[in-house]
Amino acid sequence: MLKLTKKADYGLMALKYLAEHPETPALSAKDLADAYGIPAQLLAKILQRLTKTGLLRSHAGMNGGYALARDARQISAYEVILAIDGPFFITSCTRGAKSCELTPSCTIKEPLARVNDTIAGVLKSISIHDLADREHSDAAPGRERQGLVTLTV
Amino acid sequence: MLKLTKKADYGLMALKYLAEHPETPALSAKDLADAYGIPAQLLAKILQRLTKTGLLRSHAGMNGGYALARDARQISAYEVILAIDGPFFITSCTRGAKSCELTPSCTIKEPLARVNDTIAGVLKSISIHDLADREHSDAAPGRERQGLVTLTV
DNA sequence: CTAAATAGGACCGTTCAAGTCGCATATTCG
DNA sequence: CGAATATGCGACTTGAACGGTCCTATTTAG
Repeated sequence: MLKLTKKADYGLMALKYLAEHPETPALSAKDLADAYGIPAQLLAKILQRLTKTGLLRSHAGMNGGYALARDARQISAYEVILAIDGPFFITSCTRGAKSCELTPSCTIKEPLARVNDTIAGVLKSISIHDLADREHSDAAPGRERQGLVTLTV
Repeated sequence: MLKLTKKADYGLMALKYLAEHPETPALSAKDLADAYGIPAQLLAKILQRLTKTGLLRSHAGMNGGYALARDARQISAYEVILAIDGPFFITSCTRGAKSCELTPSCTIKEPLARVNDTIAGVLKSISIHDLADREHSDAAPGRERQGLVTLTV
């Protein structure tokens, strides 16, 4: 079905929320979970993962919690998804594996690998800041609503 | 993980194979399955589905089998995937559903819906013919290897 | 010390992809 | 006609992965 896992969704939502509240020093997993009605324990583990991969900074103890490790503009949706779901490939037989188990057969992979790269490219070019920024979601008032990205496949 | 199902892969492979053998009036599910080492019964059901959605023409009985219902150039990867896997959406909370169960919360969906549209756009612009045609896979000899698509997100 | 956090392992239930089996129907050929 | 070859279709099994919970250990502010 070509969809993101809920965990990745949750992770993106949490980072977006953090990006929208830069004033607070740190938000706990519970705070973030409550903000979106997400199971707290589940989100906690997601946040822990994001911390291990260096996208978040954590602080234990009272008044602890999580904060973005970098500027929201410097964190791409790609990184988040990768950290949570692991590497994704659109085709079963990836370009990584020398070749398909289905011997030379799968000549389909090359064209689809390009699609894969495209998707990755799009996700890499979208930052957490873009998610938080309303300018992109709703049509921008003054300036022309231009695309975030333009790419060639 | 954002990946295609094997069924969709199989379907694409089968269509590609058919596109590469336009001389034969029809190829049976078994023929196609053997060509790629795919479980025949499984491929059969996939082909049946593609037939129901009008991408293939089928013919029962001896010397029967499947053939492309249209020119390979007129069948997009998108149609194939849609027929096999059903509509896909990158986010759990799609734009289709009025709104997230997670109430207004999921403001993430709009930007990601755009990513979703991008992917759909790429897949729509890739035809079975493109998959079969080596020109696209390996760098084209004479002409510049240009992209299949250019789009803006 | 205690309450609020993170950190992380073990575990479980449900769903879904992948594949199999069996049977009905159509069609060609000897 | 009748056998062989196909499609068409539904039911079933199995295995993995996702989503989620629980429990425990550790850190840390007040």
